[in-house]
Amino acid sequence: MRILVAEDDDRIAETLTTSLKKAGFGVERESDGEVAWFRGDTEVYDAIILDLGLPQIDGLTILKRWRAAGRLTPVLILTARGQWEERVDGIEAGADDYVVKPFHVQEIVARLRALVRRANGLASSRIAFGKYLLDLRTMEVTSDGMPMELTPQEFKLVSYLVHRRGRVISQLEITEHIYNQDFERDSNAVEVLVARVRKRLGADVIKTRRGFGYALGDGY
Amino acid sequence: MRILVAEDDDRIAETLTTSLKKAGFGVERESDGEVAWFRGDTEVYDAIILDLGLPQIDGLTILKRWRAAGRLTPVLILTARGQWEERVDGIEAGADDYVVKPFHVQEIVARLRALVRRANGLASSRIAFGKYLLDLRTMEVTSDGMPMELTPQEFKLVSYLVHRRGRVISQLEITEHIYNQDFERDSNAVEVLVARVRKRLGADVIKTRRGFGYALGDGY
DNA sequence: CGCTGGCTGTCAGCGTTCTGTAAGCGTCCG
DNA sequence: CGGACGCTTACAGAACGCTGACAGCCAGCG
Repeated sequence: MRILVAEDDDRIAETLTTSLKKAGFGVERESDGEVAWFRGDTEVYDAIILDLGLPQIDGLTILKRWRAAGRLTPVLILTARGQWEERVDGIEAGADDYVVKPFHVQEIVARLRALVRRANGLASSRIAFGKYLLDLRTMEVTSDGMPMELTPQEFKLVSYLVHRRGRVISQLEITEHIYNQDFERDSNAVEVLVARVRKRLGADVIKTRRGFGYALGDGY
Repeated sequence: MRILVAEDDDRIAETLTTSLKKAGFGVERESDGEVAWFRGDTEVYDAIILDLGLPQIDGLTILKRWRAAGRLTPVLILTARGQWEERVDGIEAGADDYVVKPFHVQEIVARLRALVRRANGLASSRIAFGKYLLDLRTMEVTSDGMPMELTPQEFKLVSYLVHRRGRVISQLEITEHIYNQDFERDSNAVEVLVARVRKRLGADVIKTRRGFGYALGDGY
C-alpha cells in the first residue's frame, strides 16, 4: 500500500510517517503544495493524506484539480479543530474522509484502511485466469489489456466456468445456467458455443472431459 | 438520477418534489411507510429522502430493514428540530445524512448531490471526461468553455455514464435511472437518446457493447 | 388564444451481428 | 465394427441497434 502524506508541519508529518510505516504502509512525504499536486497527479497511490494548509497551493485547490482531472484516489484531509466550513468544503471538493487535528494516529490508520478497502471493493469484480482477465464491470475478457470481444453468450459461458474453476461442468448444468429454462434438450448449442470460445481464446482454454462435461484447461 | 421521497406531509412532499424535479432529479413520492419500505427494497434509487414519522412503519425501522437486507442506497433522513436523539439513532441505523425541518430546499438539493456523488465514488461537482467538462451545478457540458447545449434528457444520460465510467451500463439500467418507474419496456427511447448525444458530442463518446449495453468511449 | 419552436417518445425500415439448428465427419471405446 | 459422443461448418431466422420521419406535448410569446 502506497500512501502520499502531504503535510508541511514537520512534527506531524514525522509522526504520521513513522506510524504508517509501522502499520505496513509504504509512505512518501511531501511538504510543498505544488509538488504534492504534481505527484498526486502523475503517481499512483492507494490513498493520499492531505493537509489543507499547504504552501504554494492550498489543499482544497489541489484536491479540486485532481478530481477535475478524473483522479479518484481516496483522499483523507486533515483540518484544524473548529474549522467546520473547511470540512464541508473539503467534502464538496471531493474528499473521502477527514480527520481533525490534533488526532490519534491510530484513528488515521483505521480510516485509511477503510478507505483503501472501499476503493478496492469497487474494483474487485475482476478475476484472472491464466493470461486472461475477466472483468464483470466492463463485460470484457482481456489479454494483456487487449479486449477479446466475446459475445454475450460466450461471455456467460466463460464467466460460469471461471467462477466454478477446478470442477467439471456437465452440458446439462451449463444449459441450465446460461439458457432459459425451457430449451431443446437434444441441441448441440453448448458444443457450438464451446467451439466459438475456443476459437477466440485458444483451444486449450476449455478442456473436454468426454462423457462428463467441460472444465477450464490446465493453467487457467 | 432517481430519487424516492418518503414523506407523508403533503405540503413538504410537494415542495420537495417540485424543487428536486427542477434540479434535474427524477422524483417518486410515497407517503405510506409499508409501501415506502417495499419500494426501497425492490426498486433501484440513486438516493432516498426519508421522513422518520411515517404511518404504518416508522422511518427508523424501515431504514434498519433496508440496511439489514444489504441495501446501500444513500439515505437522507428528515427530522424535526430539537429531536437530537432521532438524528443519532438515524445515523446509527445507517443514514448517510440528515436535515432538520424546517429546511431550505436548496440545502436538500446540495446534500443529495453530495450523497449521490459520494456513493458513486466520485466527489466533485465538476467532472472531466475527455475534452469535455461536465458540471452538475449548472447542468452543462462544455468543451474548452464552449457550452454543448444538451437537452435535459441528454444531460442525464451523459451524467449517468460519466458517473459510472469504466463500466458497461445496460439499457435496462439506463431506463431505470433516467426515466420514471413505469416505462414502456420495449421502447427504443434509449437508443434514440444515445444517437442524439452522439450527434452532439461525437460518435465515439458513447461506445456500444452489443448485447451488453453502453459505456463511455475509450479516452472518455 | 393561437402560433411557434424545442424536446421527446414512437414507429417502421434497414443493416449487422448473434446464435441455434442441422448435417456430416472425426474420434474414442467397447 | 458400431454406436455414442463431440467437433466443425454453413445457414437462416431472430435479436439487436441505428436512423429518419413524425406527432404529442409544453413553454414562450405575440
